[in-house]
Amino acid sequence: MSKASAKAYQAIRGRILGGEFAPGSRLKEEELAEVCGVSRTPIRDALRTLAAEYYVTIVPNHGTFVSQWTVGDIEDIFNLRAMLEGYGARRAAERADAAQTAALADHAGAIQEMLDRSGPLDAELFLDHNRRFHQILTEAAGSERLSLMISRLVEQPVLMRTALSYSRADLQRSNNHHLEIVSAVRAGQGAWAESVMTSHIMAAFQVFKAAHPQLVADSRTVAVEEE
Amino acid sequence: MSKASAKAYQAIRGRILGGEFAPGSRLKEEELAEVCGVSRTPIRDALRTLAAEYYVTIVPNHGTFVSQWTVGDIEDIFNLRAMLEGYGARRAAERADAAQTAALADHAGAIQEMLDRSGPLDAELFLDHNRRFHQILTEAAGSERLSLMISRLVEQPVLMRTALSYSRADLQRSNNHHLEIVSAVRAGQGAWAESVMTSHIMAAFQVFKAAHPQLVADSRTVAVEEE
DNA sequence: GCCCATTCTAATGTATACAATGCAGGGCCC
DNA sequence: GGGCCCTGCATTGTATACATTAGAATGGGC
Repeated sequence: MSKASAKAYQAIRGRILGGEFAPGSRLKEEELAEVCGVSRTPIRDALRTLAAEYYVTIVPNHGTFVSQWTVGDIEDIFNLRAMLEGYGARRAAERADAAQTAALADHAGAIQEMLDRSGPLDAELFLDHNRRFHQILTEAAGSERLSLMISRLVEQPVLMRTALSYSRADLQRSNNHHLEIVSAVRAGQGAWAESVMTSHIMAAFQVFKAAHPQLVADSRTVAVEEE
Repeated sequence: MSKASAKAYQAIRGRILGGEFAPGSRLKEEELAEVCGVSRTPIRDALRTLAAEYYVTIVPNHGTFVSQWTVGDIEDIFNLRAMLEGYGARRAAERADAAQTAALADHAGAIQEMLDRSGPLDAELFLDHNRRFHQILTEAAGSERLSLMISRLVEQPVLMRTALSYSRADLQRSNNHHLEIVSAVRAGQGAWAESVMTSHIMAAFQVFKAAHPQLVADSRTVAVEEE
């Protein structure tokens, strides 16, 4: 995306994630244009992109609305991720090259080192290694479509930064999964990799639920700022 | 989408499906505008939508290109469909209401009647019932995101009209799946519905491969006009 | 007093003009 | 003579003005 479009995209997305634009609220193009300091054209561009990523819903001739998230939606997203990333892991195990395998091992190893050191760990650094690990694995799957579908799912507000609510034990289990996936990829065992990845995402869902107990009980709309 | 955007979308999509715009070729906005009889603005709109549906790839500041399809991509799409529609069927079985269940039974029944009558069958009518069946099932799954993901996948050139290459026996097996899914939905057995749906898509892939033997042997790019 | 039609308005959809970008070709300097 | 820069063109990106649409408010009729 080009300058103005990218600027608008970042600004709008940031405000949705920050809760400034509440779920269900209407986004008026002219207001956004003023806020972002660009004209309506790149705004419309950015909104189309955000719609592709499920952030907003565009109703023709009516307007653009910030997507609402129910508990069911969140469970849905984790299930979809479990399937798609599981499938990606299987394909990756069947076709990853040496460089990709080495990179995977590097990131898992780096996370392990962080865990082995005592004291508080750098959450941002952890998130970065984690992101890269999943990204390389997805790339190794060698499917443009799959990469797109997954990236459109995982960048969701309700999912990002989930790792911040992990306990030390949760983090260790999470990285055990990473390490096991590396083994599966090295062995070229697709089914193994898929299975571990599915566990990995399911475990993440469990942690998420534990961190948001009120979400399990009722089924009201989830405000993004709860993240 | 509104008039001009929809017109442009239909026109471009039709030309891609018809092979007039070859895979890999560059689409220039001004030419498209002339062809479609609208200005560049709705053209850009349509291209963004087509990009979300994987028809085209937009490279910022360089242009828009018709997506290329390799054999691996096609296998990929069938696998993704099998997973996503399988998951949808499971959810549908767990939550479909009486009206949806009845509608599913109606469409499967209508197809069965067509098959029971001798003589050639109306391919378009068959495709329509089939489409509606899958659509209702997806709706019954009650997940906006899932519906979107599936619809972005199944409308692909290489998948559409695959049913036209079905033999009578293939069609019967296909509808046996439909009927069995209805039973699973009636019984509220999610796992059963998922399993049958997975079979359903896998069988479709098999028929597709049989109808396109040259695709299995090599791995060259698939020209859309081969459809 | 209620309901329907009509008008009015605010927002989105579309067209066009202008700006910036990337690439290709040719000329200039080394 | 080869490499580099610089200019020109083709194309996409952006801004703004105009058209169209959907909803709301108001007025009239029943």
